[in-house]
Amino acid sequence: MFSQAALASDLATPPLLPSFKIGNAVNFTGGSLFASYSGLLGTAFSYAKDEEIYGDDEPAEYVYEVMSGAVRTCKLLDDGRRQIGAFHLPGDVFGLESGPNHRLTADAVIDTTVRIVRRRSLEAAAQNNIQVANALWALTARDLRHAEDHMLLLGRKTASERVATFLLEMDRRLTVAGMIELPMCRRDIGDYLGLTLETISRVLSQFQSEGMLGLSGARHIMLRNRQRLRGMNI
Amino acid sequence: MFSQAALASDLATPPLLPSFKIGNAVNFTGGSLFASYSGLLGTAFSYAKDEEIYGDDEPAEYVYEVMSGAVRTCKLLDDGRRQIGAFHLPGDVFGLESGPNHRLTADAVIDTTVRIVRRRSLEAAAQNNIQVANALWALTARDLRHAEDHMLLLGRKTASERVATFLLEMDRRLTVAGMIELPMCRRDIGDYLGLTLETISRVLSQFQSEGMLGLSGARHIMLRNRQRLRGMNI
DNA sequence: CGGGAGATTGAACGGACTCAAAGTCGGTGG
DNA sequence: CCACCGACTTTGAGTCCGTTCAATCTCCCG
Repeated sequence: MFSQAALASDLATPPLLPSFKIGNAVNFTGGSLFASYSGLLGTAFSYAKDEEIYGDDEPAEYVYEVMSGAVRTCKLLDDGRRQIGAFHLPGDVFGLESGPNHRLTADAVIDTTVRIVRRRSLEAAAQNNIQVANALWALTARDLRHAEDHMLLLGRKTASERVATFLLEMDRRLTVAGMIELPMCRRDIGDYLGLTLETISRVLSQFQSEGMLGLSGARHIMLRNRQRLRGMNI
Repeated sequence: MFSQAALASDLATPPLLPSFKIGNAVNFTGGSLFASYSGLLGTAFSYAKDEEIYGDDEPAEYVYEVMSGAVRTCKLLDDGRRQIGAFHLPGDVFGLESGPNHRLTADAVIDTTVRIVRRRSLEAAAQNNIQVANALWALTARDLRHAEDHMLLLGRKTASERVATFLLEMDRRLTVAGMIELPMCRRDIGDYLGLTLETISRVLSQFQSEGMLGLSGARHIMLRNRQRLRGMNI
């Protein structure tokens, strides 16, 4: 990561992001997925809001675990259309590939700190320890399950159903004190759900007017009727 | 598979499929993915058109390789909406899970023969041979890559782009003598692409009128302008 | 041949999009 | 501490792509 990020900002002058401090590397020794699976410790690393962590088709040299913040992994069409495949929140591992290259772009939704481990180190550990190998497989299988659920959403659910599913997912994954604090904007939600930002806004307003949720600011949501949301979630 | 299928048809009387001969088990010794990875031989097994191979949430006891025919794996909503996640064609492995249960329903698109291997056997082989473990991981990773591409299609592509992508995928996977011979009907294609069967038919007719392909019968397609299709594929 | 499932085509509808304007909020600097 | 700025959000109006509903057609298979 160090070498790649440095290379990118020093030589290649990334077109989208003018110049960012490439954080802040610190050895980190807390208990993580990585550590518990493989005995490996990661190095902490920080990215500013909207900074790219890795690009589509780049060699997959590192595996990442979100410590704080949020990451989106997405595919882009050259006319600007974007599909976000997943949001990665604190505790989530992302960027793990079985093949040589990344298949999606990853970037920080807000200021984010990750812990990185060399993919080679993980694979070396897997050679000697079948449990590590199983853990890597399980991580990929988990992503696949999410993708399968998301294909159903994108292919067959209505706008209201998509937003209901999204709210319940976020409720499960990042509720603190009964409140969802969204790290992402309406456009991100739209690109995740295959809708426009205006549609997201309209559906949330409708849900609020029907008493299904409370909005305080655009990013703070309190669910008031999970049962009805689950009914729309199908 | 034997016990489950027998159980299903003898005791539980599956509601959708009145009564099918549960084929025709034969030891098969040809070279397969299974054999080359693990030294295991599979048992051949046949399913009639539209017969269910396994159901959503069932224990994942077997792994399957298509020998002939075609299989669809899909998710269903209780009001009948369906999203097909993938078509599995001769040579493809499907039904491999890392967790305990299947996450999709699998059924035969047309009369189909598969080779099955106990999942326990594969996992036992993986315990002793890291290459088998890697092969299992690679199979799941391959499915994930397909799902990621398909999310982009379902979330962000137009009807014409979806059909173009589908045609190029089928061209790559099942063209014989320059001709695509589709095993699936228009409804299956629609449920794969997140569209209606009418839209599929309209787009194919439009492509034909523009000279991009030739149709002989609904199931035989000859691509006449792959370059333009690739342009729509993005 | 004839029956019937599957495919095509047409017409009208509607849900989500596009374009546009106004409103809100959080962050920054005076 | 408050005012302001700009990014983000909300809301409205009109449009359009894909759906729905319906009728006809094709072709595969007996």
